[in-house]
Amino acid sequence: MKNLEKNKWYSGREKLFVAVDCVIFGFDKGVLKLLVFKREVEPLKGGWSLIGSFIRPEEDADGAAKRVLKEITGLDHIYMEELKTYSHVDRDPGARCISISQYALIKIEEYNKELVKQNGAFWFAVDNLPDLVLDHNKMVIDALEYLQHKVQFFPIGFELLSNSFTLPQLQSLYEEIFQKKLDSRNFRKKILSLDLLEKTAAKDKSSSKKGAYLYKFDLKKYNRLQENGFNFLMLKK
Amino acid sequence: MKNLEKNKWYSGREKLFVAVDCVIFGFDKGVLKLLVFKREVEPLKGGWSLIGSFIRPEEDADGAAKRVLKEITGLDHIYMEELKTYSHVDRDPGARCISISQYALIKIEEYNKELVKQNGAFWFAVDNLPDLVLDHNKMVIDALEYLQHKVQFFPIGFELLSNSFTLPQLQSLYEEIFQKKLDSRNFRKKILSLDLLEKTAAKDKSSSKKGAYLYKFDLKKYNRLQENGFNFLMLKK
DNA sequence: ATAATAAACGTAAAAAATACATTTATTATA
DNA sequence: TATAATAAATGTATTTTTTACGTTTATTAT
Repeated sequence: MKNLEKNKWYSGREKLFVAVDCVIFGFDKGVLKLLVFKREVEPLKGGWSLIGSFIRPEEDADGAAKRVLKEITGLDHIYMEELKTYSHVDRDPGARCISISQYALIKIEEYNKELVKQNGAFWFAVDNLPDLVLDHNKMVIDALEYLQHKVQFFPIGFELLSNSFTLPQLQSLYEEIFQKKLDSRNFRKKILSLDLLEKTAAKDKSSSKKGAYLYKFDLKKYNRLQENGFNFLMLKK
Repeated sequence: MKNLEKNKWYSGREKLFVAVDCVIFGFDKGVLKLLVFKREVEPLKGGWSLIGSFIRPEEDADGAAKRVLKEITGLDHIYMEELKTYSHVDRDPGARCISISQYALIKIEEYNKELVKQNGAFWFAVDNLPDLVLDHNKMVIDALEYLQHKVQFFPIGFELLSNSFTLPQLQSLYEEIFQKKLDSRNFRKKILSLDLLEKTAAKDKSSSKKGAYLYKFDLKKYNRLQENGFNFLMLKK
């Protein structure tokens, strides 16, 4: 509290960068993927990297992340949450730089493929990621761990699926996140008992002759449940 | 990704501060308390404030928080976790300043009372806090919400108690955090079934004639449980 | 010896999680 | 047009966990 003058260091004579880095998840036909790109600036130019940016004067961390997401995917209104900061003194060999990681869940069929290409970005399966620059691999590991936890208590899995989806699709999403097979009878029972989903008359026949009914996430019901303090627990089996 | 030159702004010509602010919880005879102090620098000098500091060149966010905690309480090895960043452009009228909040759980009988006094710090009951400067009240609200969630899945409540504690004390801690009375029979059953506590032969007679047995948190057992993927769920009643 | 006080304890009922197998709707093809 | 193939949809019995609830016990002060 006392020696504030010591901190004059940060008053402009030295360089301190603050950035955001986005861990962008997508779910593509049963596979959890991550959007990464080829870094365009030194140091480590050409290395695989998360998508990030320095925070600009006129924006906060959230704003910076939204801007980056928009620039790279063309999407607004993405589900996004701050994860944590990475501030090791020498995490970046180029400069003292603190990074705030954010994870984002996007509906993979909605992003702008042209933009992604233009930006040199690619989707990699999460369990087949290349080495990333700096501490970005650690960011991904942390994000995955957090996602696994979060998804058990909050219905955010839907953010990775189209507006309507089948129960088998939803189940395969959880199986992918948890890296674990689930029993379809118990899964359906549990998920439907939460009274969050609305069954539609339409069927998706892309993966079976019989076709599977499409469901929609019912935000109103969800909000009602939240008010009463609600746990979105997942099954053990 | 492109217009990186726009970010030259942060290369030293303008001022950007990065700080940590600590939400320090203590548990004092059934009451959850927070350590706050009188701000010593402009702007808002004299206002009640969380305890914080700018991050110094040679330390990361975690290091800064540990340093602050040490300065103010005299304690090392405090349970501490980063919460989130507060980066609104005009959150601080004095300068552009991003703050990383950390919450800390301390054993309230262990802190250095002399130091705390010297630093102008005081303990307030969480439900009777004064208005704090900047967005510090929001930080406290966020920290409390997080604590409520966290404490249901991780055995961190112990960090707020002495090394040995009675079950009634532990129960009252959870009751205070959840703002909710719990049934002592169910509480004991649940907490003991987790096989995390070690009963000692000693009794604490400070609050009853009969006295209550003292227990200790068994870290080894806890670690064993963690490996097998374990949920520290709390009761509904 | 008695009263007062908080600690400790057990059990029955209800709810939730788990394990497990068959039927159904549809399309392709024989 | 009957049959085979395929994934979707469904039910139930068992086990585990959670919940509700009242009495006994150890100790101190009177």
